[in-house]
Amino acid sequence: MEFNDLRIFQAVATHGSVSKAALELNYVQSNVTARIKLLEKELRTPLFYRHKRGMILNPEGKRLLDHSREILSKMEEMTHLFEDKTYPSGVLEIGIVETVNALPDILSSYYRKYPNVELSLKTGVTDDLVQQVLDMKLDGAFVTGPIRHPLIEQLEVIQEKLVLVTKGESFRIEEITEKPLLLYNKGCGYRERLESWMKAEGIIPKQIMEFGTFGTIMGSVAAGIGMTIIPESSITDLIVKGTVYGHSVPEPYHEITTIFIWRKDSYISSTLQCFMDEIVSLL
DNA sequence: CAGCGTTTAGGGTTCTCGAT
DNA sequence: ATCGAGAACCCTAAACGCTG
Repeated sequence: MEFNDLRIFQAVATHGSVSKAALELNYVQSNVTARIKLLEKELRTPLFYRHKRGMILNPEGKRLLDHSREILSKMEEMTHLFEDKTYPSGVLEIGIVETVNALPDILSSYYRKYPNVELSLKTGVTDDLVQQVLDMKLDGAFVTGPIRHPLIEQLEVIQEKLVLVTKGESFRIEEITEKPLLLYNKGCGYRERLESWMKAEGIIPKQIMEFGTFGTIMGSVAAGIGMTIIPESSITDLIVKGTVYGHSVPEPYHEITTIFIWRKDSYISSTLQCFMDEIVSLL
């Protein structure tokens, strides 16, 4: 049984006539007869009372009509779901490094416009997120750029100033050899930037302590355990309160670019396209 | 004769499956 | 992955019977 058989059946049932159904569906009348005959054969029951001037549904036909209406309406609903590019729906899986301050604006604006989309956010470090985009486990990700990979497409989201964060108001670069550095796990863009800086200065840090979350890093810095490097905008509140202090990082290590990446050869759904449009509109 | 449904033969398209 | 042959399917045109 095919969807088309149900369409033909419904047309005959509605018109009470094979000829009128054929006219409506742009078929020749004999074809409609054949389709109905096959349907009856498949269901092993007649569906119509035949009379001189047309056809009328019998009880079995009425039961089939109820079901076919339901099936065809679901089919139509499903077709519209994919046709309607202006109202995306479904799940959008986005990766993000923890310190993207533009994210709440992007998310709230996107939620308002497309409430049917279920956004799934996964935090991580740049290297892991890039790999998950390449493995198609994520639709896209906010990471620290630039990323040089032939399969990665990228969109610059924001440039931020990196600061070295300590508990004390004063800072000497030598302190890095005296106190631990509190950093995200390997693969983090900020950490790589700091490591390049240290290498250029010829400084070997006393100790590197790895943490998984922004909260624990900042809590530990505030407790005086060590220092970290982070975009200035993500700790503005803490600096204002005097909980921690931010110290300038010299060029060319002082700026970090957050980018949105996606896999070049993957299909861009309307859901993802609208998300990227939202990012661009808020830049 | 007009209007209806049914049957049959045949053409075009699509599907399946094995070979390469 | 691609190609080709055969099978299966879908559709049409034409002829037919039935009824008012």
